[in-house]
Amino acid sequence: MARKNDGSAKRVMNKGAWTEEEDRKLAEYIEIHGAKRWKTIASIAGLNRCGKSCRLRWLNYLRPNIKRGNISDDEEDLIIRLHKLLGNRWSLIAGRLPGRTDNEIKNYWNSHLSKKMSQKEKKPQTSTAQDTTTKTATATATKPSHKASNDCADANFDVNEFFDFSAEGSYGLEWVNKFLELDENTTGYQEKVSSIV
DNA sequence: AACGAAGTCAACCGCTAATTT
DNA sequence: GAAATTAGCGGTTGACTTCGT
Repeated sequence: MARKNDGSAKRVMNKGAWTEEEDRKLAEYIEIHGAKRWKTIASIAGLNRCGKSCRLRWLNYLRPNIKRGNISDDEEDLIIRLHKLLGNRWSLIAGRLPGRTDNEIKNYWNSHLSKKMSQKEKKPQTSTAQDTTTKTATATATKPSHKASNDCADANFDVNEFFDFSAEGSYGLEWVNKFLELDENTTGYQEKVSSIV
C-alpha cells in the first residue's frame, strides 16, 4: 500500500490489517531464521512493516499452538483469579494459559470480564475480603505497567519473587492450585505468602 | 430496511527494561 | 560506563460487526 522507496524520503511503513501474503512471508522467514531481531526480519523478509508490528503479529497469530477464541469456563475462572492477584499484568496471566496471548486476554477482560466483575460487585457480597483484593488489584492496574511490576497490591508483596516466573515450563499448575485453594479463603497476600513459603 | 449505539478485537503507540556495541 | 539498539509490556485507538429501535 503506502510506500515510498526513493531512498531519500522517509520510508512509509504499512499499517493496519495484515494480508495473507504478509503473514506467509513472516512465517516463512521465522521458520528458517528464528524469531529474533524483528527490525531485520521486517526488512529481509520483504515486509514493509516495523519490527514491532511483525513481533506482535507473530506472537498473537502466527506462532504455533495459538488458541483463538472459545475461552473456556475454566480459563475464564483462572483469568479472574489471576487478575485479582496480579492486576493488569496481562503477559504474566497469559503465561499461565497455554496458547493464549496477553492481547487476547486483555481484550477478553476489557470486553467481557470487567463488566461481569462490576456487575458482581453491585450485587450484595457476602465476602468483603474478596472485594478488597479486587479493588486493590484494579487500583494497581491503573499504574504504568513496569512500575507496577514490583508493587502489586499495597502489601509488601513481590509477585515475581513469589511465583518465580523465570521458571518457564512450570506450567504444572501446582502453584495455581495452591493459589486457588488459598483464594477460597482470601485474607490478604501476606498470609498467602507465609502459608505457602 | 435503515440507522445509530454498543460491543469486539486487531493493531498501533509510548514507554521502560534488557541487551549489545 | 555510556550510548544505541532491541525486546517487551500495558494502554489506547479505530475499523468492523452486532444489536436495538
